[in-house]
Amino acid sequence: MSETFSTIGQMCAEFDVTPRTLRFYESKELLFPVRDGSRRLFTRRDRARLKLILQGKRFGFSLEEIRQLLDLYDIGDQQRTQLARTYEVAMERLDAMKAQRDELTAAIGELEDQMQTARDILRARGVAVAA
Amino acid sequence: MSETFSTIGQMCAEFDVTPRTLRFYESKELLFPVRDGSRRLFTRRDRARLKLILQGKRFGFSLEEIRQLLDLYDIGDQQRTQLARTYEVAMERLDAMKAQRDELTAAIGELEDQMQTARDILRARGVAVAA
DNA sequence: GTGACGCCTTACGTGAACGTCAACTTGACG
DNA sequence: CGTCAAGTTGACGTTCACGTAAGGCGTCAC
Repeated sequence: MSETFSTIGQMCAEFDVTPRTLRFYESKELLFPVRDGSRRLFTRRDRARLKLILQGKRFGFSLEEIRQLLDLYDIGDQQRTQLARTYEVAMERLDAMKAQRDELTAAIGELEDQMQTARDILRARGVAVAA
Repeated sequence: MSETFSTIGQMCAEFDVTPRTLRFYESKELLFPVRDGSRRLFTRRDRARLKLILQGKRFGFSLEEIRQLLDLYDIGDQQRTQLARTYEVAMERLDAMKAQRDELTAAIGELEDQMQTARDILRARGVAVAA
């Protein structure tokens, strides 16, 4: 019950990324593993951040955008920083995400229409297709 | 009523992209402008495709993924090609889009929670924040 | 005819996000 | 003691999606 620290290898296995990726994220200040001599030890906090990083990437956010977003999740840690500014950034990002979701929903609908047309054509040609 | 062809400059103004971008998309076979001598003339079809390209980009799809998707919208044009295969590709892409939408929806919810927490903290410090 | 545009091709440059390779420690094991 | 796996730091290479000159052609206004 003290598996709180992970080596780079464990992290790679857990999240399916390469060591290079984790070192790269550290260099870009997205992760902050502590050191045991020269070796990196990733904390629970790093794991939480990495999860969010990978999620953000799937939404098309750049690492720099993700880095800004991540700061919001450290609010408990921030004491005297520019919290209000971070809040504003997050608000903008949230709006962008909602807009993206709406667009995506619309695009899904359009694509579904196209696929209905495609199904009709294929069936008219005698080709069996899945629903 | 024959504004069906556009020059590269008109396209750039209409879609807020650079000439380089349109030439690049042509080189990657995403667009197929006809030629008037050496000059490109973009058709209604190219405009429709470009709109989809730009939309796809906002969803984080690569140009290669978008190129595959675009084929589906040309189904009327395809006569003897591998339509069934294209249909399958589109089906996978559609599933990916739905998964992405679901993830995005979840992420929006989580971020909203975080921002609620942030609001509480800011207000406790006497900082006024928007809803 | 001579600019000034607008367009063309060719080709090298760039930033993001890593991949890859070399050379070196360091701890565990037989 | 050797060596082997797992880690380290550079440093250069790669892919994607264009940016950015450099130089040439056609045509329209003056």
